[in-house]
Amino acid sequence: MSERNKLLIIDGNSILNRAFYGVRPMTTRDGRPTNAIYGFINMILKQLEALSPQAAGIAFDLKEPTFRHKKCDFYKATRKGMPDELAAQLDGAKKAAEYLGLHVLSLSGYEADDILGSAARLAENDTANDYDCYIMTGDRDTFQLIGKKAFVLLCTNNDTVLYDEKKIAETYGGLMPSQLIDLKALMGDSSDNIPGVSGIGEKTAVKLISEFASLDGLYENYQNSSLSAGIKTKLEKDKDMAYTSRFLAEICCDVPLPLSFSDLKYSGINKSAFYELLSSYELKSIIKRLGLTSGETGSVSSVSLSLFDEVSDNDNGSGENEVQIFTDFEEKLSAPPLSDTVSVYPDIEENKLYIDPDGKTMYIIPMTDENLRAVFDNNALTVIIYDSKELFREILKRKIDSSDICSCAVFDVMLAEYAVSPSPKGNIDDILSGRSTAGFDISEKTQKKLLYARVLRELHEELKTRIEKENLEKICYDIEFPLARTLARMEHEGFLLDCGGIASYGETLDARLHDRITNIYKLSGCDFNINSTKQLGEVLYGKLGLPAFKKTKSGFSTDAETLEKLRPYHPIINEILDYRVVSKLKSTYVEGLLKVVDKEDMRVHTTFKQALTMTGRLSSVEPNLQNIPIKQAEGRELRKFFIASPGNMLVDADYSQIELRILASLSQDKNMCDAFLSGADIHTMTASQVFGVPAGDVTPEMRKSAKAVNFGIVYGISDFSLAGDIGTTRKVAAEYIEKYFLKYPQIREYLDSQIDFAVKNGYVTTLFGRRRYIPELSAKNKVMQAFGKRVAMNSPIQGTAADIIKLAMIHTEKALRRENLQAKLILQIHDELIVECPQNETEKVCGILKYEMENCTGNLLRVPLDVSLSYGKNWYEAHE
DNA sequence: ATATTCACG
DNA sequence: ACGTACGTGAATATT
Repeated sequence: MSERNKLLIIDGNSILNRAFYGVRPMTTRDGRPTNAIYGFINMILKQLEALSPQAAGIAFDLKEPTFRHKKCDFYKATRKGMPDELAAQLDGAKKAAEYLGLHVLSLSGYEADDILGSAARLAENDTANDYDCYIMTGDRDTFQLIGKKAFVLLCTNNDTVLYDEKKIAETYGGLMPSQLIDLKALMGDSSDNIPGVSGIGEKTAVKLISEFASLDGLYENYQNSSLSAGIKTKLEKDKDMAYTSRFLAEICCDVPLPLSFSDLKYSGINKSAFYELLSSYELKSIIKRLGLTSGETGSVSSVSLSLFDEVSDNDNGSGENEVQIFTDFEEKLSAPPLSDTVSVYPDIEENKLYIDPDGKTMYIIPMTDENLRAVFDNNALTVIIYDSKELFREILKRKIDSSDICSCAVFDVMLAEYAVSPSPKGNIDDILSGRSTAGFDISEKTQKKLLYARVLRELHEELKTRIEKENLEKICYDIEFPLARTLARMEHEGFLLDCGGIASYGETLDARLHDRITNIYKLSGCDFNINSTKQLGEVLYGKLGLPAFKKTKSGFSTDAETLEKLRPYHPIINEILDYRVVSKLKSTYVEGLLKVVDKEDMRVHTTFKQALTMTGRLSSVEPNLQNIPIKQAEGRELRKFFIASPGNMLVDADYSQIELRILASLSQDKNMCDAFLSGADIHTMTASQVFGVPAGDVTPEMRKSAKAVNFGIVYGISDFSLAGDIGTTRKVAAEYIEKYFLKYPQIREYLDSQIDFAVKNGYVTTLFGRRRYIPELSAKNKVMQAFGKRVAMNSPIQGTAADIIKLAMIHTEKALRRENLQAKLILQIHDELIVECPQNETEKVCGILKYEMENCTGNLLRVPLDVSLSYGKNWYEAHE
């Protein structure tokens, strides 16, 4: 078996740029910056080691204009020159590349990309030498060069991903690499200032190119196609620009440069020269890593061995036996004996289950429906797993069992880790990286996964004892573990969207957006990017000379609150504020949602992050369904497109003032508890207490202020912020707070007690024992300390509310099944649950939601919980 | 990658 | 004297 020949060709400027922004600043003792060179060398060494190429080159851009600039004056016109610290490292990087053994290439009138393209073309054509070309770069422009024998190694800061034709098809909706040129012709590229067709983004562009195959195909046929009138108009208007953009986007693959496989032959590092260079930049760690010394001459043709020198310090040889054990397993792939506790690492990509049944042996079995059932539908078994929700979703997708997901007990290591120390979890490698992996060669994929299963087993033991010791049983066993099943079902179910409705709503937004843009350009007297806060600031505070009230780190603030103050000064402000509202709706919601609907069922399937927030709340991503607009009438319209499927109904259940009720209960404040027990309106009651008037005499303004105070208390109030919130002076705000605490004295005592507890113990807890550690309290910085105090006051409240609704979700789902209803829980928004059900189940579902949500805490609280219900055919109607 | 802005509870 | 509510995610521009 002979390995194929390889040519490594590197995009020098791109890699250097990545290195510069990715590596923290470093300098030599006399102050010369070296971070980019350092990162640059490390990245290249890594690829040289991984590939062992027979030929290698590196291409750099020159400063002179290229044939693209000559044809188009706006090409890369918005590009800034490189920062001085980077420019100062350019020559050093080129030298380093040379001494690394790379052939350094540049050509006047062409860009580095064109040289890469020509090298790739060479690989495709040079049948005599028959080699593969690997393009190493940090940007995606070169994807168009990918072919049967040309690949892209895309380097981001942490890792490198190989792109071939298959990967491109997966990433770009089935397109071939060469079609990416036409794609860019339509969608443009802001970083190169390639305009494309205005109003067409990636989504539409992919659709058009896959439908019409090419830009030419599109322009020949679009008039008679079924495309919307809006898109046709846009295409017609910018036809010339589309073709100009295509010209700019296409990489030239036949530069006039003598390139051949033998010319680029790689013959290793020039040791002595490289040593001198590294010394002059004081990059000792690289010298050490390569084992270079001052006296050496000649070259190293392979860097693979020496690269592991640093790691080998940790390897005291003790791990070798275990590595051998692992390699044995792959051979005996029978079904494992299922003892009472097994740890499992499911690899959904490869369709395999890695199982450790006893801490001694390990098995890899195919993830068939049968095997899944054998392991997970086994009520005698406890399964240790990391991120059980993902596996539950996979089982639901396969429709293995319609009634229940599985009968085994589950110990989810991710959730247990989160309960024990609530900082973001989700990547199993993070857990592994903290473990003793010395001696394991985890670069082998299979061994790594076997190691996961083994480590999960060990972690289970540790976590079990910590859970007991820290009283986290309720959080883990009663809340988080069972909740993972419920969340998996909710994600699987999804929320039905009226995509046509959203799209036409988007078009009305487009028209309005166009109007605003025209007016803004007219009123300011110039065209600029309104989305750029920097450019907007220059126009408002520079050109138009408006008063600047607020600063940000890097300039003057242009947020809505600031602009609001500027409204009387200039008519442009109105337009900008409206532009902001509309463009937010268009890009985040209209385009954002359409981007993620599942074309199979027209539903959006969010992913709930169950191990992320510091307080115990869930978060929702791709899409985030927890921030769909409601406060403003215009945005609220969007909720009309979140619909029940035909014959179904949406039922929406909200806790009213759950956080204040929790505060009342935890503090046992007599007055506030009485208020809730009597069923009165809490904000009116507070207003009456704070302003000293009978409840009947409370004005709407008084109630509004009282409401703000109530909210503020929950957040760990300050007079300054309260004043800002309700628009009064700091002094008046301070008086409100003072009066508030006079009327609700136990609340002050309670909040203070939480701070004391946190200072003493380093953490606070919720009603159910969930912890949040607060290291900020021991910080020297006073601002940090103040933040820590607010966290100590807020987290038990927000966290208890999170615990309660989680419990309610588990109970609600159980009740819906018990009653044999088809109703499905589909969404949670912190204090709100949404169920979709057949219309005839509506009444029963309302009853279940109200009962389970109000009673899930048993007698743990001193005040009642109150849930308000409503229902409708869409979310707008269902949320009164 | 970080900053700014703005959507939600 | 100083900076200010708690908890999130997405889009966009800039470094």
